[in-house]
Amino acid sequence: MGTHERKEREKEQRREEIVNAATKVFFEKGLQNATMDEIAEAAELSKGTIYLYYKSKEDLYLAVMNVGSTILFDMFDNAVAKAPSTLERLLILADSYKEFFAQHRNYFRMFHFLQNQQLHKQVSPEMREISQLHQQRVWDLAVGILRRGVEEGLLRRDVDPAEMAVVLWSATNSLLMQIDYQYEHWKHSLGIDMERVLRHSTNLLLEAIMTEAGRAQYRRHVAVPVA
Amino acid sequence: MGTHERKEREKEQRREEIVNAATKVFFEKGLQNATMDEIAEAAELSKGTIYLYYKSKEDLYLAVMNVGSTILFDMFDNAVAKAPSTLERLLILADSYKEFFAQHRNYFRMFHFLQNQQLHKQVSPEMREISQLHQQRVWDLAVGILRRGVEEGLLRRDVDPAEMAVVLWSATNSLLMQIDYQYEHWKHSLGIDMERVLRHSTNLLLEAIMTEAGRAQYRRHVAVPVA
Amino acid sequence: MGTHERKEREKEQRREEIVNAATKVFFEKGLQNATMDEIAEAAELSKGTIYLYYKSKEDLYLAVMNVGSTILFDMFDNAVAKAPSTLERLLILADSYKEFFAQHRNYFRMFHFLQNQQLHKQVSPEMREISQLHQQRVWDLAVGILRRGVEEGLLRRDVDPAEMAVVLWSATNSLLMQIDYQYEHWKHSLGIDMERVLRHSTNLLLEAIMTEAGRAQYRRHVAVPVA
Amino acid sequence: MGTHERKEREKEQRREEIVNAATKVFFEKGLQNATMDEIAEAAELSKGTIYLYYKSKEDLYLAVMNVGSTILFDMFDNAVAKAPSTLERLLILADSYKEFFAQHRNYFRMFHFLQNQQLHKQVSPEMREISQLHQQRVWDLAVGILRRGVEEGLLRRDVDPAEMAVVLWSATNSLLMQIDYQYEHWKHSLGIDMERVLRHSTNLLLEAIMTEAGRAQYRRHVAVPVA
DNA sequence: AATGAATGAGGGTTCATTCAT
DNA sequence: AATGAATGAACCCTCATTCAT
Repeated sequence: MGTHERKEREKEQRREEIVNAATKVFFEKGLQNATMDEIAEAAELSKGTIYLYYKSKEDLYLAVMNVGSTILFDMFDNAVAKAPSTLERLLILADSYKEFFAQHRNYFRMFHFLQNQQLHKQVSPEMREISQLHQQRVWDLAVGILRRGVEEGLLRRDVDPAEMAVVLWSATNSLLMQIDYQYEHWKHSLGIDMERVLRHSTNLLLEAIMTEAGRAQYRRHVAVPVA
Repeated sequence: MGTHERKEREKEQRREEIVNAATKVFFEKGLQNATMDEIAEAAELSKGTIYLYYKSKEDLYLAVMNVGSTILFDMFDNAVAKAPSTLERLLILADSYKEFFAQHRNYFRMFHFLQNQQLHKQVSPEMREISQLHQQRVWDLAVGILRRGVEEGLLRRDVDPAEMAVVLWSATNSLLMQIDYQYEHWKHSLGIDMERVLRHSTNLLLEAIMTEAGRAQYRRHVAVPVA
Repeated sequence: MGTHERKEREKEQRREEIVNAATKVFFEKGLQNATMDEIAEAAELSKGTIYLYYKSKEDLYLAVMNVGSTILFDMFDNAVAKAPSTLERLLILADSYKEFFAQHRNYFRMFHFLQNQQLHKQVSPEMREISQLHQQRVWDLAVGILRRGVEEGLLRRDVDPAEMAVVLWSATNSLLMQIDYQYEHWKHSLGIDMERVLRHSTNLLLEAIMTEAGRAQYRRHVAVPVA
Repeated sequence: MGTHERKEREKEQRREEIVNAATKVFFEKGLQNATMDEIAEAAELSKGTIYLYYKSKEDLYLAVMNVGSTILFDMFDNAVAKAPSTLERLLILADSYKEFFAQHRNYFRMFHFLQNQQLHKQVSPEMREISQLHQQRVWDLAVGILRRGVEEGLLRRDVDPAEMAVVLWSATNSLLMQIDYQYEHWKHSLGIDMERVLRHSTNLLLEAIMTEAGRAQYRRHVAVPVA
């Protein structure tokens, strides 16, 4: 019946409202300092109702993160769709990640906050599953492009596309994290401009995984030499 | 007289006992989940006594981290002392970090846990100072070697040694963190051996920052091709 | 519906139960020495529940005091209602305060304990407000009668009714406090019967603020000469 | 021997140093918030040593109060010595108390703080004794003057001098306490100038206990009419 | 006499989660 | 479905006092 469907729709909508409220609170306070009371109040629902839709605070946290993952995926997807060549797709992917960092800093932080926490005990298996699917999707997109780059002879045959993805993502991530919360430290204590470092790091790694042909095409795109 | 000295020694020893007890508890539970009660019990002292030696839980946490920093520095220092050439010193430094990761995983985790936390509010200024000195010492050692590498023509003149250090450390760190808490995930979901990725990443980056001369010398040392 | 009203009633009842439990504990131990554990136990509720109804220990303390204020107001109000003339209302007011002291010694103590404490830091603004209203109500009643006395020519035109109230209340209070906690001291060390002193003090002050007409009427009521 | 005497002197001096340090700390923090650690540090002695000279924190508090009592007595004594007549001695006594309030507010507060506390459990019997002697001395002085006033026909025969003292002291005290911590409240909420009230209260009571002869003499001294 | 290290009981407040309605 | 009252365990830090040296 339509009744059933309407119910389902309303239920889904309610889930979204809760996530939106939680997003606001988690962004402001962080996982530890946010309280279910605050979230319930922000959602204009009772605390009990929140638990009807999400099994725990940590589940809710992951739900918020999944929104972030979706945003990131969409940014990637849109960007890639626009780029005419594999090389450009590759480059625009890297840019998109920096863009995501710039535009959605709070989601970026959530991703990495969770990495260093051993608090995954309260997460329900279902939510963990969903969360991993979201991440997988992003991952597949990136690896796909790299694989294509190898096939087209832009990237080295002797390096596995997935490994390349890990290396690139990993280095970029790490530097973005530093930029996020210790930009001033690097700047003032050591005189290092981390944004410059990030550009260099990306260049170094890209060139390192490229073939001669790839590098040639690459340099036609970017006029910026390594230093 | 000796009386005073003995007292001092005993006091220092007591501080150590407390740090040891705290180390055990923090390793098991993490900063948040460790309680001062547990630490006091592990130290076989009253809770009040702990506060006689350390001003807060966070101070105590930093004290534990300083032990880790010292271990890392000593490993670096010993390693570097053994290496006959700048290139070897550079290589052995990277190896030492991996060794530190392998041997002292818990300290490694503490370092990165603290990065994503802005909970340093209860830290006493003295302890913060000491802690920074420990970190600085390690950093200076690494940058010193890179600088030497540039001077000797092994490393590119156009890249700042401190920046090189950031890039290398950052990429390595990021991968080690993945290895630490998601090794199995990469292995089984994606078939990626992260330790291999780490080796490749290191190689890629090292070669990327080297001069031709450096690379030549480097390849004589490592027989392992990039893939 | 009735459901909502019943809930409200139960909630109000619960608040009362808590105040009653708190009253018992605060009377026995005082603000400092009473613990929320004791209060919770006395109320047969969990500590968390107490905080659901009162925001802090100090709020709860004020809630108890407000009961005291209400009792005092009601005593005043009843007494005044019975008295046929302004003079009698004035006299019965003074008697009522002594009666309050005799019957509700513990509340009396609370009032004066709070005066010497500047510990109102944890008090919620709402509770502070309510508390002040309670006190104001009592005050207005007393000043109203004195004002009436002036208007009727019983009390001196040259003394402000509010000031009279302060003087009378202040002197009475001070002596009652002495009676409360040092009656025996005055009795045995100095042979002074403080209750007699209080009667004299009241007489002296009343006569001092009266007009001739007032004094004449007054003496017709009290047969007790000053000594 | 001189040795013994010197020791005694040193001991007494040490006691004084400790009281001075405690005075400073108690004035700043109050009884509850002052800690023995602070006092020991202020005295430049170890905490253990403090306990060698005073049995408890509360004993020390009383020791500080005794200094206050002595100051008050000396002020009274000096003032009385200067006054040529009994009436003037009586008036100057009242002024001296206000002066004490003005100059030594902290001691004044201590006196009244202790009244409302049931914390006398830790006070040693000896200290309690000493403390009472100090208060007694002040009291005897005041009552002596009043008695003299009765003998000289200034004050009413039908009122006991000790009772008069209680009434006067009690009323004054009570108003001073209000001035101390609620001056602004009376001023702004009710438009009452408590210092004016205090003057009036004193006048009213003095006149009330005087004979005709006394009042005549009194009015020659003060030109200030009751309102 | 003097020290100061050690104690250990305490205490107000928070909050994720549950469950009767 | 929705509520929101109730729970109760948890937790860091304090401090007067003692006592071995």
